[in-house]
Amino acid sequence: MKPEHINVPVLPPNRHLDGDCRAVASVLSRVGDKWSVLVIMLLASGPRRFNELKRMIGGISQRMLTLTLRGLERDGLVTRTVFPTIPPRVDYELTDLGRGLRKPVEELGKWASEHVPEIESARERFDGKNDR
Amino acid sequence: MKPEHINVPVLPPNRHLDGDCRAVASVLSRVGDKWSVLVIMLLASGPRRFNELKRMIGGISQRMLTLTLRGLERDGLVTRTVFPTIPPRVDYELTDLGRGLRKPVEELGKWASEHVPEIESARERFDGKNDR
DNA sequence: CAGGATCCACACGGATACTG
DNA sequence: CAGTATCCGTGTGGATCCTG
Repeated sequence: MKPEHINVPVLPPNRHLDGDCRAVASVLSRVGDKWSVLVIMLLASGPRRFNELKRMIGGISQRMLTLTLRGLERDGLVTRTVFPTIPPRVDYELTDLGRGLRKPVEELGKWASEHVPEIESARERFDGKNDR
Repeated sequence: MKPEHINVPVLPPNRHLDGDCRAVASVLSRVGDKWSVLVIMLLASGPRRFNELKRMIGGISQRMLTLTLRGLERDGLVTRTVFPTIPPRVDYELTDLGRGLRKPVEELGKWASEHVPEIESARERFDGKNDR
């Protein structure tokens, strides 16, 4: 019953690379999927309900939101709390582990937003040279 | 002729999220693919040749190495220098932009290697609960 | 040596319909 | 409301063969 979407690619054994590289790759493939970071950053401001997240993200299907949240929950980054009310209510919240991840992700985000222009112009130069 | 592998998912317009989130997502999907980080970290120690990288990584096909390097080159993170000798020789090297990315990636890597045990035990707990 | 070209499998992700 | 189930297209990545 393992969610389909959580398979962190297990790299083949390779003594040329130390374990750290694999750890990085593993975390990045969790965090680097299409939605996880957005969810993490949205949960940074406090617990959220399912449809609340769905509305905030806007472009996500409930299937993908479910899978993303399951993946994060499985990795211990997010908790899922069910209130047995009618209608049902489920809160998602970052764990301490998840909150710890926030900082390095934001670092990367800072770097990203500072360098998007450079990257985009690099892309245009590259594409201009290669399909014309 | 754009490489197939560089399509950063363009999220649908959404005024609930600021541009930073998208930038993060964009960079993460570049850096979060299966091989980019490993290549970046290997290039951190200096320029490398194609097959040298291939050997160091070990589990990668030349197809994927090519696509990964093209993607990084397209984004201006890596330079590709061809020496017109026989046999041919091509060096890949981080650009200043690429070297700048090294730091935040290593931050994330540090976080990763520090927390793999927690994550893995969280996974085991989760899987234990759900398929039994 | 450094790739380009092809073929193929499967994982990822979207849309829709249904449920407790 | 918060999901689950199903169907289905596409993207991602591996293997193999070929070339300047």
